[in-house]
Amino acid sequence: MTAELKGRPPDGTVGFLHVDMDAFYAAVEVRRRPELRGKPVVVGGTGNRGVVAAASYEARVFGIHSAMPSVRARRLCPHAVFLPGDHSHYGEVSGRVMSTLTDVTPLVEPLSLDEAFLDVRGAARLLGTASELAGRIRGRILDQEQLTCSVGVASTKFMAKLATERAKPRVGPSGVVRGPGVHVVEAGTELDFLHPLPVTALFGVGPATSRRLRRLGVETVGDLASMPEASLVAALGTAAGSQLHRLANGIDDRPVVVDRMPRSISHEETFPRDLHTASELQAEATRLGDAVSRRLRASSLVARTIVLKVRFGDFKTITRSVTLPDPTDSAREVVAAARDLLAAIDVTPGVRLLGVGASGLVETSAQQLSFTDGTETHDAAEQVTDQIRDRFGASSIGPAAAIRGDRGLRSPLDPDQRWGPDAEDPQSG
DNA sequence: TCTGGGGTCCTTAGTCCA
DNA sequence: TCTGTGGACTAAGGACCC
Repeated sequence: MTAELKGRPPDGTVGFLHVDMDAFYAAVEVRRRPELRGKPVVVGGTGNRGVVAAASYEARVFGIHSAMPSVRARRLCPHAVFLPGDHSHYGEVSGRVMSTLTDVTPLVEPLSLDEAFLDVRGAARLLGTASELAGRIRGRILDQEQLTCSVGVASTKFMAKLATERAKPRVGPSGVVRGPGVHVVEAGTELDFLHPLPVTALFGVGPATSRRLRRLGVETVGDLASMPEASLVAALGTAAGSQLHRLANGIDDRPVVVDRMPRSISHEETFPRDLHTASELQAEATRLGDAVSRRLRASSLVARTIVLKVRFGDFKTITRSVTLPDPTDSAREVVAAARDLLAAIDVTPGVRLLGVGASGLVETSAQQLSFTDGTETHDAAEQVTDQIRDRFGASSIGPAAAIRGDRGLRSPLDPDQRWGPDAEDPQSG
């Protein structure tokens, strides 16, 4: 069941926390291998086509940051320790951290494996002020996991998230500088805190939006706040324009939402070399579609729409989708839809990345029963397949059509690739 | 120079239908 | 019967986040 539980919108009380683990994946790896402490550690990007998933602060001193192409990271710091990601392990650690947070309040909204919002206005009345709770949370996570985190405290979610940046360790000219760990934006000081920041600090302002804003003469959040909302809407569209206008003026009435239902589930993979033949790609589509359907069943969800994503060698990316007459979690149907979509695309220029996704999700219990399709035998077979995988691992069994002559059933395209559909415990949210 | 993987949300355009 | 309109839905792509 994924019934949503929502906190109240902000009421001006400084009662929202944003908890962010410091260099999470890298820190988890260092904890596993203490001999790495103090060294530049980079997680992800072990292949030639990868990017950095996380970098320790010692690696950041060399200019390495997440999302940087691994080739470049290796050039910047050849002696750094490059490690493949171990997503299932990070997921376990994250689960324990989240459970520590829910000991403080049930109103916890995980944003990713290493970040969460908390609404502690109720808890603060019983257990201490929000900033005292922030300090206690840091101490408890350090005790239990030997990992550090930074916490922002404010009267709204987005202000708390900005505050976290002030709490974090920094890289200075002489190396890593420890941060304060907790930063509080006191009530009434929000705009003083907010307005000097660059517009790119705001959630939703990336390279494209900041370029457009710069053309309007907007550099800081304060510049943005002084613009009429209508001008922003004209420049950026209705949703983005009015949202940014509100954020720039410190207005954010989004509550903390617990147990958000996922909107889509997908798997995609960049191949170590471009694939040019339909048969190789059909096998990959089968494998990815099978993995997506497996996750649908594991989450008790069915999907109405199947999406195929293709990135060509020149990085041009297209998506093709189909909406099914009835929502499904069947591997047979997901794979068939993906293969049909792929068959209509000319892949001879060479395909760099292939992805299969499912959207338009509804809970299985809410699915209308179909009396016409006679898929019971397939469904039973898929349930048995899931049980075998639960017991013997994700690669122990799979559709025959996913076998590519050169690689067998499992297709570890990058020998270091341990994320993605073949991982033992795909990310759940 | 080289650009992962898993997501969310928004915009635009086309189609269908009342 | 024809035309216009607006909403719902679908498809594709873009921007952004971690």
